[in-house]
Amino acid sequence: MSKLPATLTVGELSARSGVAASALRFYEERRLIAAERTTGNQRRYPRHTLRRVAFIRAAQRVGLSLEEISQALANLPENRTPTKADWTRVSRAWTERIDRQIADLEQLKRKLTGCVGCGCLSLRTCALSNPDDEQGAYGSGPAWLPTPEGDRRTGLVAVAAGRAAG
Amino acid sequence: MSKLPATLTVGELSARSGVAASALRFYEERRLIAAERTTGNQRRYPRHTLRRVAFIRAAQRVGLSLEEISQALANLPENRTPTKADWTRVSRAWTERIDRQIADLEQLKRKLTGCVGCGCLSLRTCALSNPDDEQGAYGSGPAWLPTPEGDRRTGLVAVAAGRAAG
DNA sequence: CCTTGACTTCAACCTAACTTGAAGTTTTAG
DNA sequence: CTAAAACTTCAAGTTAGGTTGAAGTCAAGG
Repeated sequence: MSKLPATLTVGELSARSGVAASALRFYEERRLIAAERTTGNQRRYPRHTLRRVAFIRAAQRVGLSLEEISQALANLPENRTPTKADWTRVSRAWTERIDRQIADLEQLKRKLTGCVGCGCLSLRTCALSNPDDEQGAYGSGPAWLPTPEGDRRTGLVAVAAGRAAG
Repeated sequence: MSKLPATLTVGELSARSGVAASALRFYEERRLIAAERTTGNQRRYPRHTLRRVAFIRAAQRVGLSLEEISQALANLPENRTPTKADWTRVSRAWTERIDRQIADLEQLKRKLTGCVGCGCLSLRTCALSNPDDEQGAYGSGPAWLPTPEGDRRTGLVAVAAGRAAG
């Protein structure tokens, strides 16, 4: 007589994870999670999906895209619960990533202080207004973030604060 | 006999600032910069626009949205070159902002370490997968960044790394 | 004067990560 | 059995910060 149902409906998973049902469907579409179906075609999530969703949200907070999270999940064991070793490995990578972000911000701060000293803010000369020291010609594409972290060449990270004014 | 032309064409401004002409037009549309027009309707930017563009790019690196930059620019003197005092004031605000971002990242890191210790990653219980400790019900809207900085209530910042794979 | 390169506007597209809504189906409580 | 709540799919919209392209106009050199 298990009190825990073997599977969860979207609504239940949503309620327990704090993630909107629409987002869960979106994750499924992107193959980050999967569900069985009832005869009536409704989703039933195995319970370990809860942990998987937690992983996704945590990874997002560290700054990973869903694409990257997808790959990270692929590196974790498919069906068994991740061991402490698995988790340690992942967390080391995440910590490094966070450290890189912090380092970048601190560099930016130093530049900012420097620019106050020199009172500059002149283009090309000023370190602050120049992403890396090379200007222009990012290549094409949307370039929708001001500073490309791009490939992990230099590792300057762009920080975007969302939801301007409610 | 001034060697410096009084105004710049878009092409010139683009070349000297490293910002694409299309972006400059976009900034103009958003009223971050302005241009006079020739009789033939072509843009001619006053030279101080160079500095203004530098300011915009620098502010973006600090993580301000164009909306916020617009307000910051409104706080700066309209037509005179900003004094060192102006610049110091701005830079202090920016530094604080960067510091907040760093603090947030460090908190995230601590949580990450903590989660390794406890091996958890359980929803709601795990600090890492929960943005602030309150879950769900962000309100409506696109919510396209996982963690809302929202109004400056708590100040948790979402870091987004762009341009997944070139 | 004429060609070429630089410029103009405007609309449509791009990314990421979702949300919203319409129209219809399933489950479940009573 | 029925009504309501919960679910289904699918298309279209949202945000920010631009880019791309078409179709046409301006400016400068020869």
